[in-house]
Amino acid sequence: MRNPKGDIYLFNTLTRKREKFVPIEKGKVRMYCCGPTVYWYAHIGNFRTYIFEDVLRRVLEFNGFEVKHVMNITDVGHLTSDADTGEDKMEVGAQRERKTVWEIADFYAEKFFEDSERLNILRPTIVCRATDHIADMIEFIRKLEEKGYTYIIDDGVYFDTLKLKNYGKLTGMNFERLNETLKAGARVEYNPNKRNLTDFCLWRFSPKDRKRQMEWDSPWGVGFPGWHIECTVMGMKYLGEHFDIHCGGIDHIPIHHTNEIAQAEAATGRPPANYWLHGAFLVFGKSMKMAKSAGEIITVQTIMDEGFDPLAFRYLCLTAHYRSELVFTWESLQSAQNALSTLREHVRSLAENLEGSVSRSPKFEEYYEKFLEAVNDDLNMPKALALTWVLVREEKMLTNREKYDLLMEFDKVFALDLARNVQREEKLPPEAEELIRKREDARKAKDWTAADKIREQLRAMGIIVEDTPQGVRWRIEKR
RNA sequence: GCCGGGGUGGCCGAACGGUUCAGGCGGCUGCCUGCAGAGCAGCUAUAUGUGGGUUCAACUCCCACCCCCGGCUCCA
Repeated sequence: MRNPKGDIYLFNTLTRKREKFVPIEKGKVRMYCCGPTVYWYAHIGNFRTYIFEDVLRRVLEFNGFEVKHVMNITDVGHLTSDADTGEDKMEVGAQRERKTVWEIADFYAEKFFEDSERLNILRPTIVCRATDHIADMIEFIRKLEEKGYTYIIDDGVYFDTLKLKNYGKLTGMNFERLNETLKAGARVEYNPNKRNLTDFCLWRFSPKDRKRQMEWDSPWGVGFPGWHIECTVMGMKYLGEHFDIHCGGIDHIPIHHTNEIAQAEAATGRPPANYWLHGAFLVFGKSMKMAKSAGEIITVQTIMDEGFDPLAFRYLCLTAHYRSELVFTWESLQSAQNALSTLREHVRSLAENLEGSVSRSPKFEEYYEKFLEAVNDDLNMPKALALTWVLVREEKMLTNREKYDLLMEFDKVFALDLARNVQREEKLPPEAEELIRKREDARKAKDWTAADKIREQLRAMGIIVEDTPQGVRWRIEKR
C-alpha cells in the first residue's frame, strides 16, 4: 500500500531478545523455512508452523519488502535412530504403501502443497528437494573435511562439534552442558564411537546387509546425506552464505538448527542467518488425548471432513501468539469457525452498502497504523484481530467504504478470505431452490408451520435461510 | 535427570509495572422479526496455581512451593 515508517520487531532465538529487523539488503528479505519430510501427511500441528511462517512473510510484504522465501522438501529418508538398527521413514513409508520411495516423496509433497493452499499459505518462492542437491551436499562435506571438522567411523562421516567455538549457542547451553544433557536424556541409541554426543552425521553409509532405494556414491562410500546438511547447503545455494531469516518449529532449536549453524560456521565463520524465529507447538486438549495415543493424526482433510472451513484453523492459529503454545480442541476450532463466519458476514454487509468516500480520513489512517503496529510487533496477530473486531463492531467514525478497504488491507496478512461472501459463486442445488420458493409461498399464505418446516429441512441440508427486509437470503453453513 | 515454556472468567486467548482483562466463542436481556437468524443496544463473569517479598502501583519483577506441557539426534 505504501511504505510505512514503522519498524518491525522480531524475537530472535539467537539472542533471546526482541530485535528491530534490519535487512541485509535494503527493501529485500531472504528467508529460509524448514520444510516437511514427505513420508506421510503433514498434520495440523505442522501446519501451525507453516501458517506462522506465512504470516511472517505476508507481514514483511505488507511492509513493502520483497521476500525471497525458500523451503526445502526433505525427501531423503533419515533414520529414526542414530544406530544402524534404525529404520528409515521414507523406506518404511514405501513398504507400507508398496511404492518406491520416490513415489512416496512425490505423493506427499503434492499433498503438502494442496493442504497449504487450502490454508492460504503462499507457495515459497523456491521449493527445493534434498535429492536434487546431493552433489552440492557432498561438495560441502568435502569443504568441511578440508577444514578438519570431520571424522569417519564405522557408519558414517561425522561433524566434530568440539572443534567449533560456541557450539550450541542457539540452545543457550554450552558444549559441556549440552553433552551432559544428551547423556542424561538419551532415549535413542547412539553410536558409541562418536567422539562427542553432540556430534552428528554428515554422510551415512548404507547398511552392508541390504540395498537402500535411495543411496548415492560419495568419496567416502555409498550412502546418503545426514539430515542437517540439506538445509545448510540449499539455504546457501539459493540465498547466499548469509541471509536474513531462518525459521522453523521450536523443536528445531536444540538439534537441527544448532547443527545447521555449526556447519555453516565451520564453513564460513558465521551463522547463516541473522534472525532465527521459532514457532511454538500446537498441543492437544484433554478431549484430544485419546486420538493422539491411538496414533491418529489430524490433518487438514480431517478438519474438512468434520465440516470445517480449513481457514477456520488458520483463524484459530491467529488468535494465539506464535511463540505461545496453542491448545487445540474441536470446541476451539468451532469457536474460530463461528468468529470467521461472522466476520465474513460483516464484510458482505459492508460490501452491499458501500456508500461513503474512498478518501482516507485521519481515522482510517489511525486504524491502518494500529494494525501495522500490531503485526510489526513480533507478529502480534491476536492484537491485530482484536483491532479488527473493534473496527467492525464499534467504529462509527468510518464510512463503510473505509471499513471495507481497511478489512481488505488487513486480509492481505490474515489471508482469511474475508470477502468470500461478497461475490459468491456458490450455487444452490435445484431442490433447495425449489424448497426456498415453496417456503416463500407458504410465508405469503402465512402458513408459518409449513414455512418453518421447510426451513428446518434446508437447515438439515446445511443451508441457512434468513428473512430480511430485502427478502430472503441464504447461505451455506459448514457444520 | 537436564533444558525450555506455562498455570488468566464456562471455553480459547491478549496483557512484556500503571486508565474497567484486549478480542473471540458461548450464555443472557432488549429492539427488530409471524417465529427464528442476522444486525443493533446492553449485560455476563468475585479471573490471574499457592504462600511470601519488592513497589505509591504486579498478571507483569524476586523467592519458595504445587501442578501442567514440550524437548533431549524421528519431530513443526
